[in-house]
Amino acid sequence: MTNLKRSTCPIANVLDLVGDRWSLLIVRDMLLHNKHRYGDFLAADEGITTNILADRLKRLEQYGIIEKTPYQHNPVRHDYHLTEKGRNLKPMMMEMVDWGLKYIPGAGPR
Amino acid sequence: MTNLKRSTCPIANVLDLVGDRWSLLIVRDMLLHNKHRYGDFLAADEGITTNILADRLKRLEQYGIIEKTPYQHNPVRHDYHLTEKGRNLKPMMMEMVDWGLKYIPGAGPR
DNA sequence: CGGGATCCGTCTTGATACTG
DNA sequence: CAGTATCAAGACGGATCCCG
Repeated sequence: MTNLKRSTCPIANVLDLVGDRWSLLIVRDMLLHNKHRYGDFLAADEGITTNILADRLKRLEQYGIIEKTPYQHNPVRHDYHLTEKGRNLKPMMMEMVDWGLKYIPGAGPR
Repeated sequence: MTNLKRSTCPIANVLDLVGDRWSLLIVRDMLLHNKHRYGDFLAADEGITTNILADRLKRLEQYGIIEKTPYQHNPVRHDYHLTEKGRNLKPMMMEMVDWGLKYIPGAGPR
């Protein structure tokens, strides 16, 4: 995954930020499943591994899609929350849900 | 990119099909730019390479998102078109455009 | 000549072990 | 339990080759 802008096309730009197999699943967990902690994301059905999760959280934060706030010190622990930018991914994700439910056999709630 | 279903979550399922940096750009070219031939896709701004393009066309066809029809024989040449399944990705892609235009500086038409 | 396959170096992914 | 280090396996990207 690159950080460079490939073009000025907004679709390409969006794919540069979240066009991988994991980022939007983390957003989904925060947006639809009220999950906000590292262990919550690790426990999702898809089984993301720790190195990928840590990397994606870092990237999403850099992109301004999520932000972290400490809820405990020594050792420090964070809650991860969507920013407004992140929350506004919801319409796009709901269209993904609609399309998936309609066209992918076996896709379904929970 | 894997072919396996990671879960029954429709968002994860969609990402399994088109959650990479190139597939949706090919769909975009067909859907919004009236491009239907191999060379058209190669000429897009983002500069996809031939091996990736050939692979993605194959996958999108397997997934029933596009289909190819010959427009010439000896040597055989194809037009690539979206199926109904592929065309119905439009609402999702329009949401991507809206979000990209709103939140990614420098994103813009053409 | 244009579609697309192949080869190869590099970067990314994903599993697992490890650290605080 | 959150996050890092390590390393093998695979995907990517570039160049070139092949075939009609």
